[in-house]
Amino acid sequence: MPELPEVETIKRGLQAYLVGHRIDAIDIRLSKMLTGEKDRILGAMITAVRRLGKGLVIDLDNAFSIAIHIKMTGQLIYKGSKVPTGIEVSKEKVGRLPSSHTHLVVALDQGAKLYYNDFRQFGWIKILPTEAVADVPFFKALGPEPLKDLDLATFTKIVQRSKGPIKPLLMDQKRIAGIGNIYANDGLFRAKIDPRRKASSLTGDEIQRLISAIEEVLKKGLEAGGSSEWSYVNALGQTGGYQKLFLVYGQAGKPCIDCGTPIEKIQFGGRGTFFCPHCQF
DNA sequence: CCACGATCCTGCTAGC
DNA sequence: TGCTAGCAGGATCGTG
Repeated sequence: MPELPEVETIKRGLQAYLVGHRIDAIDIRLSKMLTGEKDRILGAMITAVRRLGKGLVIDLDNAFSIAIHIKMTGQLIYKGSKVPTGIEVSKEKVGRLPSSHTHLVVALDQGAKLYYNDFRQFGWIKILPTEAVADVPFFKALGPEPLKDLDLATFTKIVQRSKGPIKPLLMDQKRIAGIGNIYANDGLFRAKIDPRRKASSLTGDEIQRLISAIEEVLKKGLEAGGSSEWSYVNALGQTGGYQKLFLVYGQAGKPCIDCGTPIEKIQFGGRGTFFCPHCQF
């Protein structure tokens, strides 16, 4: 499930390869994925790629933008002459392009293409004026960005104001942007906090540990180029490596890396929740 | 207003 | 072996 590190990795790739390209044509293969008029962006040049939480925005030179949320299984893959030689898309995660899961193909100049794949079809793509991007409900409601504008004072306020448990709070995009199930689980483990703890019961020391732990796991995820446990690949179709570094996510029954106690998996807040029953309390 | 469940979707897997 | 039920889950919508 793409979260901040995965989407940021995609963003950096798209920024490097898409900027300067002109949009020549758009092939919509599954119409429900896209809203807005595709004609508005034909002939426009890509000027920037931004990430807002787990969302992406491709800005154009005609005051229009393409806003994208890849949700669980979306992939954005660039193919073109800018790709360094020897780099190939993952056969396992992507395969031949376009595939039966390719819902949008953007034809760029110089024969380059941008493919949108999404086998679960949960994602969305919106064509809209750049100035309207901030009013998209998902973007408008986003909380502060970790690694950017989430300082200890802000985080403390968010945690202490909350009535519910800490893990769903971390995953609530309205309160903190970009964190999903993987990095919430691993961050809570790193901070040695039980995911079921009432957020407002955390001590100042625990809040401090938690923000540091979240920053640490997000940075580790970024360094590893994201986690490809599921269908995530970067903008060139390559897998990431953080799935090899999971602390507790997906590790049910395996020994805790700190104490050896088997990692437990429970359903909590409607999500698979992994923790060490000995280290986290 | 908040908490919680259902919903969207399909590939994989556990279990009979 | 072959089928199916269940699971994975981000964000949104509806219900209590």
